[in-house]
Amino acid sequence: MTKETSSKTRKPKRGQTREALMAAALDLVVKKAPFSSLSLREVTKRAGVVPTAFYRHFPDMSALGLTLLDESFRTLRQMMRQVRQDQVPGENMLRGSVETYFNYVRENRAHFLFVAKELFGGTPTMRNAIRREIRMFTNELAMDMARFPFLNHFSSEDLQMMAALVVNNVTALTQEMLELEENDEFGQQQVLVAAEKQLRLVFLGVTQWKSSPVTT
Amino acid sequence: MTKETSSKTRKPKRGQTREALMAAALDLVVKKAPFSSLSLREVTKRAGVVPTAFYRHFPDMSALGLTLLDESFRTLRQMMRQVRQDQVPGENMLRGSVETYFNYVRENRAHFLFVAKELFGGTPTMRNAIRREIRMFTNELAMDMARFPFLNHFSSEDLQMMAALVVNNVTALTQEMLELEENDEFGQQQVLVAAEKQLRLVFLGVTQWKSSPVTT
DNA sequence: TTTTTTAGTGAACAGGTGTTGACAAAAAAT
DNA sequence: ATTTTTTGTCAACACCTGTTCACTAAAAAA
Repeated sequence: MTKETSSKTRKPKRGQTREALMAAALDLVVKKAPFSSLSLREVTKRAGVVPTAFYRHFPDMSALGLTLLDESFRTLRQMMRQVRQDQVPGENMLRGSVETYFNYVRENRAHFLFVAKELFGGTPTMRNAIRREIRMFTNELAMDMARFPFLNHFSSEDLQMMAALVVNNVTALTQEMLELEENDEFGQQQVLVAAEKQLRLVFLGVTQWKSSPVTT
Repeated sequence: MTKETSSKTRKPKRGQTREALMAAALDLVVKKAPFSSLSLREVTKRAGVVPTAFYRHFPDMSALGLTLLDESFRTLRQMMRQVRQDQVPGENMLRGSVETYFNYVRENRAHFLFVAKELFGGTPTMRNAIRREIRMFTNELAMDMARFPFLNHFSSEDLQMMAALVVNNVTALTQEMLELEENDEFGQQQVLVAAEKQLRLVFLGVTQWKSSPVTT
């Protein structure tokens, strides 16, 4: 054979470059800057490839961003589904859900940080994608609530409002948790306890709620 | 008359350049990108001065950012103070406060957008400054609440938790409002109504709340 | 008035940016 | 074994970035 398999290994990389790019971007978001201010060259450098290799996998940075967003939400949705079906509507249902959720946040810190930063800092396209996803969660929660006997007499608007209230708070608490150092177990525990209390208070409010007739 | 205000004006600018720079940056944040991805040259261009003029007023971009942040919170604090002293603790106190607050948000859209984007997208310095400010609001609210007869039997921790709940939601609703078009009066009205309902529900919860003995 | 301080300009730098095009090795298809 | 497709490299481009320096008009101080 005329040519030997060159030993200097100029291009032995496999199809894993795409994932390397995504991992590099996520990494930079976590420890450096919001996604919108990452440069293509920066990402490729960290991924260990030459800048032009980027175009073999994504047309531009914003495409990478959307892919990352998709990845983040796919795993999140799958967790939510599991939380919901593991649920035995018992006494400490709330505590269990809260714990499961926040454990998941801790285990997927990078993805949550990415989403949190893009929620306001990102491009309109990205912001809309995220908001749509959150709205979906709110709707699902409202439907779940409607299945409980002591809740199903509420109008769907009221249920929607209550679900939004819960989601708003969980979102805020998630952001609070993300601001803590990764190893600050005490702080994280505190957030968890606060979350449980706040949600319990909300549900107390729900039990007292009386839908008011149409107001302007 | 020595000289009339020359019309060719090579350098007749007054001390208003500093403000022009701040206004330019704020403007760019509103209609283009998060502050962290603005360039110094971009800002000076919009302000109508040459890049190097920037250094006559700020050492770098991050200093401009902090000044902008300061400005945002100064006016916000002043409004909060006014809301609190205008308050006659009556029936529709809640509604009044909510309306005043959201009107203020509408009138200071740019500043709120700036803060919202920096809350997660900004540098650590900026994020900390914002969080400190929010924590301060929460504390003040907790103290205000402590003055009400039907609330002053709660532990300060419980009050803090309740105040945090309120602040979390108002923050989330503010962000929701900021996502709407500036002229979407209907949408804004909807957010306002939702805000009022959610807060009313929270206060219902508060009236039912019983501080649980120390749990782990 | 004269002097000093403030606040603008313009040219130039070293370096980072996205994107192109031509090329070649490896992997897959034939 | 041969061809084709995929996936990497390298060189080059035109542009934008932050920052420096020397220069000067205007405003303030003397």
